[in-house]
Parts: sequence; C-alpha cells; structure tokens
Amino acid sequence: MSRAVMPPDVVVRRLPLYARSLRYLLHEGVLSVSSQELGDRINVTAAQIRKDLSYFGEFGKQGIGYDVERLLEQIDQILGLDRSWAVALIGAGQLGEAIVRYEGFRAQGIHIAAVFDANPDKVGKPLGTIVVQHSDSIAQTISARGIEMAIIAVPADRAQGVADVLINAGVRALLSYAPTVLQVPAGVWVRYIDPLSVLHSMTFYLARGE
Amino acid sequence: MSRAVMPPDVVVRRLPLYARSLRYLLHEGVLSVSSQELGDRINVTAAQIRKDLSYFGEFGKQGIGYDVERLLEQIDQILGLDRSWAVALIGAGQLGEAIVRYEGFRAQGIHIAAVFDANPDKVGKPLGTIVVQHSDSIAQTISARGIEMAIIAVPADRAQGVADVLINAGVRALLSYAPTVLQVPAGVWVRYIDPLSVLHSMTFYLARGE
DNA sequence: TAGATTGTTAATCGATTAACAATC
DNA sequence: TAGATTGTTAATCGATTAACAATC
Repeated sequence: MSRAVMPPDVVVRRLPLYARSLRYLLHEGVLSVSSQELGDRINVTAAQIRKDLSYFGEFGKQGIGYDVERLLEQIDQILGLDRSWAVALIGAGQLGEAIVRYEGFRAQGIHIAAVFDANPDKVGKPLGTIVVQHSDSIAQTISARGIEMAIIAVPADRAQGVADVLINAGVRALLSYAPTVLQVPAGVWVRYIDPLSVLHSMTFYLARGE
Repeated sequence: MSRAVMPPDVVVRRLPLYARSLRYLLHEGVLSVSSQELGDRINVTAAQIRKDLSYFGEFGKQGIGYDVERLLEQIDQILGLDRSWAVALIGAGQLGEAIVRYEGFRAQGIHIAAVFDANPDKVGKPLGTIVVQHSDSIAQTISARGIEMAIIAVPADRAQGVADVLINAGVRALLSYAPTVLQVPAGVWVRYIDPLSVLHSMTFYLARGE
C-alpha cells in the first residue's frame, strides 16, 4: 500500500461512488460492510473495490469488512471533502439556474460562491441566494476570492473564451456543460457533462436491437 | 473492417463526439478533414480515430482524409440518428424543466415526447410545450406509444421504482440524473449524469496541489 | 511522380480479475 | 478454532499507440 504511487484517474473517479454508497449505508444504520456487499450495490466487483482502496491505504479488517462510518470519513478526506470548495458558476440561464437551485450541490464539500452572466438584464439580480455578477468581473472576483473550481454553463461558442479567463484567474478545475471540447494547459482539470452525447451513444444499441 | 465484430462500448461513446466535431466543421464550411486535424480538435489521437472508425467500415481516402459531410452522415447513421427517438422524461421539477427547455435536446435525433410527475399540482399543466402527465400513467403511455428511451429526473429514493416501471413498459435505455446506481436486467442500457461525483473527483487533485 | 494519409496489424500499455496467504 | 474477508500479487483481458504497406 505504498501511498506514493499516484492512483489512476479511473480509480479517483470511482471514489465518489463509493463515498455515496457508504453515505446511504450510514443513513440506513449499517455499521459494517464487506467489499462484496458494497460492490453488489453499485455493480462493481469486490476485487475492484479492494484494489482501488489499496492505492490509499488499508481500511478494512480481515474476516469482518469495513466500518462504514470510518471508511466514509477516510474517502471524504482522500477526496479533499473534509473542507468546502468554493465554485464559480458562469452562465445564469435556464441551466445555470437549475444548477444553483439543485440541492445536491449544496451538499458535501461544494458550494456555489459566485454566479456570472454576460446578459445585463440578469446582472444585479439574485439567482437563488446569490446576486449575479457581470462576466466582465470574472477574473477579478475569482482571483480576489481564490476560487479554484468553476462550472461552465454558457453556449458552446463562448465556452473556450470563458475557460481562458477562468484559468488565467487561477481556476484549476472546470466542469463544463457546453458541448465543445476545451483546450486547457497542463495542470488544469476539465470534465464534461454531456447528456446529449450519452443519449446518442445509447441509440446506437437500440438501433440494432441491442 | 469486418463489420461483424461488435465495437467496444468505449468506442461507441466516442462516436457522438466525432459527430459533433464534424457538425462544427460542416458549419465552418470545412469540406475535408484528416484524422490528425479532427483529433487535435477533440484531444484524441489520430490513430484512435482511425481505429475507432475501422470498426464500422472505411470512410476515408488515403492521402486526402475524410469528406466532412459524408463522414458525419455515416456516423449519424451508425448511431441511429437518421431517425428521431421519442424520449420520456420522468420528473418535472427544477431539473426536469431545465432538460425540457434545453434546446440541445431538441436537436439531432432526440425529442422529448412525454413528461411525467407524481405531484398533482404539476399534472395537467404544460412544461414547455408538453402537458405533464401523472406518474401513474407512465406504463400505459410508454407502452402505447412504443417509447424506448427515458430520462430519470426524480429524487434518488424514487429512481429505482421509476426505472422498474419504465423497463416493464418496454424502455431499453435510461439516462438517470438521480444519484443512485440502478439495478436493471440484461438488455437494458443505463447511463448516468452525475455532476457532483465529477466535481468530487476533481477536488482530489486540487487538494493535493494537482 | 512525390507527398500525404488511410486502414490495419503488432507492440505496448494499463486496467480488471482471480487467487490466496494473512489474519480478524 | 472455523469461517470470513482483507490486501496484494500475478494472470488475464482489453484498449491505446506505433508503425507501415497500400494508395489516393
């Protein structure tokens, strides 16, 4: 369990799923869980869970399994969720509004700290509990407040420009809802939410009767 | 290029990205593109694009590249996007509303054909251009209209129940926004939109300074 | 023709799974 | 103690990349 080895990204992406499932188990009052039981819940093999966790340390007990509360705490800590991260939202349209109001985002380690839009009609008005600022002030606000994460919810043709400004201001992780691939320098993380592509990859199978 | 070999799912998932990039190229008036040029746009290697396409046939010309319009047509056809797919949306809350109104969904091969909600206050009222039906009528409507795809936008604790009803009524592809892993029988496709997990997998890197 | 780029094969790389000694 | 389950190693599987003959 040499903690020096950087875990593959595919492993890091699974950790939040483990954490979520453990959170449900905790709510259900389950105290202990085996890799097999946890795997059954989220359709992952027991071996994979144990292997994944082994990148970060030893968390279980032979013959017993894992203490739900303790493992959850450990994973949250590994993911950096023992603190809260300020996230900027760019785009206060229909989508941005849904994101702000979506309660899920108010949970675990994430909070939307600033909202920006280029439309003067939106600027100065509250979206949920946050007053929308003009996009011209992105750089200044992000820098001043040391915000490191941002959600991009602007049209595709504006996404790259917004990303450039954000990165320049110090943002190091982007979640983009815009249907375009962003070019970013090394050291900046980008992930996409792309429901249309996901649907399109399923029509493939339906079109040929599975 | 034996078309008999089923392409890996990871390849199928990339096809929509190729199609989208080609669509942008088409709008830009670009007539021909090489695997290298296409790859540069979407951060994929040229070899991967050529290999991916080879699962489905031969679409390029040596020394030249690919005809943008023709390749786009071919990929759309492979993905089953030469027709339009009726999709049911379950959940007419904040999220469901954003999904209905999101113009992206009105494009390429997908249209939302029915919306359901369990809240009597929402039933009978229009969401965008569609009148919300009660969740009790999911099975009947889906069966009667032969709908094969559905988007789940209900709270986590209702998602599995909704999935069960949908699958029973003949749905074979689910896109779920609910933060829970669904159990489905073989032959049913499920994909997830999970922005919170995505953010959580990036805090991992930020927390340790990349 | 010379230059460019495909489609495909083989080599490499990486991720998943199986197996089992250690041990609770 | 006997049974269960971990953490880890080795084997397997699958995906990506490199290389190049074919050919436009």
